[in-house]
Amino acid sequence: MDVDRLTTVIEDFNTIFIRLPSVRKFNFSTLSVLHTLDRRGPIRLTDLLATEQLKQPALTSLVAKLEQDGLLQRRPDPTDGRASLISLTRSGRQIVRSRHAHRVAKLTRLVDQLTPEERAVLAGSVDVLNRLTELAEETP
Amino acid sequence: MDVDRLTTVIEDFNTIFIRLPSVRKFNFSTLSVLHTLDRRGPIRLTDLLATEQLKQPALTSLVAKLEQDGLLQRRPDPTDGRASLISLTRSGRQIVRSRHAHRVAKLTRLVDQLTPEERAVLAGSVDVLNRLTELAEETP
DNA sequence: GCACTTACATCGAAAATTGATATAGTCGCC
DNA sequence: GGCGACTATATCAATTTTCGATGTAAGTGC
Repeated sequence: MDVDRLTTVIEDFNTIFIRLPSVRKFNFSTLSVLHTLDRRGPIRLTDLLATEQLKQPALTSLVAKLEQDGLLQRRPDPTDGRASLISLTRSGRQIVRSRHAHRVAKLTRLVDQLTPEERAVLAGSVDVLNRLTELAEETP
Repeated sequence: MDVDRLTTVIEDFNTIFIRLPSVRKFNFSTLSVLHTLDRRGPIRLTDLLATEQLKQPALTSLVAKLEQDGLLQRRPDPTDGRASLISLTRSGRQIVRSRHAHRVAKLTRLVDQLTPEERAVLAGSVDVLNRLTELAEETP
């Protein structure tokens, strides 16, 4: 099992997977925040901070801007008066879904060109890839 | 073959694959430029522009800064007096390699926790993933 | 050798990000 | 039930990044 080569292949695959012909121009920080909110549901700013590569003031101002733009909403945390819970609005979720849909379309076009055997291999790897992600979340 | 789920799994995997505990603080644009230069060798600014999500003036100033910092070098293009060929210096390549090494180490720690069967599936998928990347480069 | 295009640079303004610091709520303890 | 330490988020000024508009100089076609 050549992990070095696996790493290289994923790195290279990502250069085509991540970049999308984007309708609206969001920077990387914004897209990452929207994605995290979509997965992690209502979350406090501090917890969101842990997954994003931003300092707290930058995240505060980004969240404020996205709230202005109606992509997310903040509700007071009922269990902690200092905090608020941030979650996507319908419109924010729409953006994440739309980007996802574009990726699915792009990937479908590629997968269609694979042989049936290759497709089977790829399909079989989905659970393993998912397992890797789970392990990463558990592993310190 | 559920491409939708494949897409989701890769998106989620990437949240742990991309982010690294970085020694030096480079932003996403910088890392992307360094990575592209490492793969695509000496390249003109305009061609580099195609893969990066920046406008030309931003890339010009980023390249100028990275040249100052000794991470890349510019040599005149012998075949075109207007252009110059940009390539990584040893020091620039060092950064890309170091980040790659961190990913390999991180991924190794995860792969070690898989069963032999899971590892075999993953190893088998490397070529297919690579094929997908090639197809993406060919596909318009 | 003259218009036209292409490759890159320059410049001022707008946006994003940061470090330092402030504010305000919470918790443990007596 | 109030004091001190801690935590969550906000604010502010300075820096960095990015952009749009435009310039310059080298190549290209006729």
